[in-house]
Amino acid sequence: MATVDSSLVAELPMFAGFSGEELAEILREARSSRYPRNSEVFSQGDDAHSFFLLLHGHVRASKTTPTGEQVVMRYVSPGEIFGVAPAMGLKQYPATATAVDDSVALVWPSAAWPRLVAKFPVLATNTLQAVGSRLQESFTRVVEMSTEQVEQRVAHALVRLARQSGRQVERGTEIDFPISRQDIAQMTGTTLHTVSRILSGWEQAGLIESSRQRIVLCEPEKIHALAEQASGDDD
Amino acid sequence: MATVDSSLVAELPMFAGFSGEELAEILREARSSRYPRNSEVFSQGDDAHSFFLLLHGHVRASKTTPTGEQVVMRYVSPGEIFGVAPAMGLKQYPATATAVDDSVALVWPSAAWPRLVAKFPVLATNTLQAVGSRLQESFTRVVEMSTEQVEQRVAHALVRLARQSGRQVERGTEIDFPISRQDIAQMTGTTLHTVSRILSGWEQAGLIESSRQRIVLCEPEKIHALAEQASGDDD
DNA sequence: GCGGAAGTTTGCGCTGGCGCAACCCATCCC
DNA sequence: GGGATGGGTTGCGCCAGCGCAAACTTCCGC
Repeated sequence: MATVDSSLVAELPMFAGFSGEELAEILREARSSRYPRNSEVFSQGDDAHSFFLLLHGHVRASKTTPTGEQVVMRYVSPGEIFGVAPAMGLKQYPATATAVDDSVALVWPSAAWPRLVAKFPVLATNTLQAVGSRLQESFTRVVEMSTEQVEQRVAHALVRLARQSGRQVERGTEIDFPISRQDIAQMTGTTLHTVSRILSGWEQAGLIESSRQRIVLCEPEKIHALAEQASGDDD
Repeated sequence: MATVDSSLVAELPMFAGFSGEELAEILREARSSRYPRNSEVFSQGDDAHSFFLLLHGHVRASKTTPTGEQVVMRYVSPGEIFGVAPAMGLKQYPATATAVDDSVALVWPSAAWPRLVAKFPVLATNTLQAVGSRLQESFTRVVEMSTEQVEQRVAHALVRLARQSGRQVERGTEIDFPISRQDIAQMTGTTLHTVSRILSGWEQAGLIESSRQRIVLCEPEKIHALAEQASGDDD
């Protein structure tokens, strides 16, 4: 079934250094699967039966604490791998993956991983780089949570979302999938109330425009400035 | 040079699945180097010329923000690799590594990495697992910073340090390297003042015993209980 | 078109823990 | 032994942002 447009997939950093032939062999082991909006791809604690490559849509990875709070770890964009627990030697998924938009992903059974890596060692190297850059992102997040105030963190989150999944629209850059105040709160370690207040403020200042689960950055540079250092820089 | 006691090194998860012969070949490319207490192994932003395996001592990895604040990312224990930026495709070190104790490490030049991986692909797989588990730790930290109060985070940090580098002493479990209030503050996203207050409180309650850069956990279970859920659970 | 559910906004009071400042104590070095 | 340096402790005032509560809006299913 995975007669996927391998032309597109071939461009991904994940598959850098593979011939068309090799790529085809790898893709042959995958099937592609649809995930309607708000459906779960997998759930934290599930047996890690598969790993994924997102083709269309957006997937949110979030962790639930023992006390039931949710924390959003990242949003996956098309072209990225996710659910790579098997490659890292984990037996269960450490987070829950939810499609926030109608999504399509390539799905490999976990059992395929050792086989593929044995045959194509560079796959491990590429995955290592992907995981490495995710580690850097996570470190950045720890640093932000340790040293920045809430407003600054929210600014950082929006800048990142816009860069990763921004779409140019009439009035600026729109975040290309439905995202609630609650989601942003769970990305920045605050409450939806505080996020709402902050966004209201920015909207009044003309920095953004927002409605239900939708945010447009009208003045990306100003948001960026807010992210870079809290006080002192507004004109 | 590195006629290191390969018997010891051979036990490490990093080198799982290697024959003595192969291991020797890998070790032959490394030299071992001493780092006296408080010396820097490498500095954030430095050209990533080498990667390391810690043999003795303890190394602190920390990041400095543009505004000059420091955040401690992790403490490296003997047997762990660190400074693996080259393997993740980074040109510069993303953090500063400081020996907090007199330390000894194996040092490979970055140039050796592609060569070694080409010859021993399983090296990439093992590194992927090491980096993967570090990613999990980092995620855990983000979750903690998002959902827990300071006291709980400090408790978590101590529990982790004790597990990772605890040494049994007369009165309990001692953290096996010099660590200041400031360090703990930079691990948990708070100030040394608040850490000092918390530790004072615990000391009065008999949970710990501490002095200059030294902490002994006398009642590990109680600290653990504090870490797991803030209010309601003490016997 | 009419509920109802889900997301958002806003007001208000309270508090965890930060910032500042002063002081104490141990270690090290001359 | 005396000064200096680098931790550590503690008191006090303040405020960012949380928690709670209530109202509003948009969307959706029936």
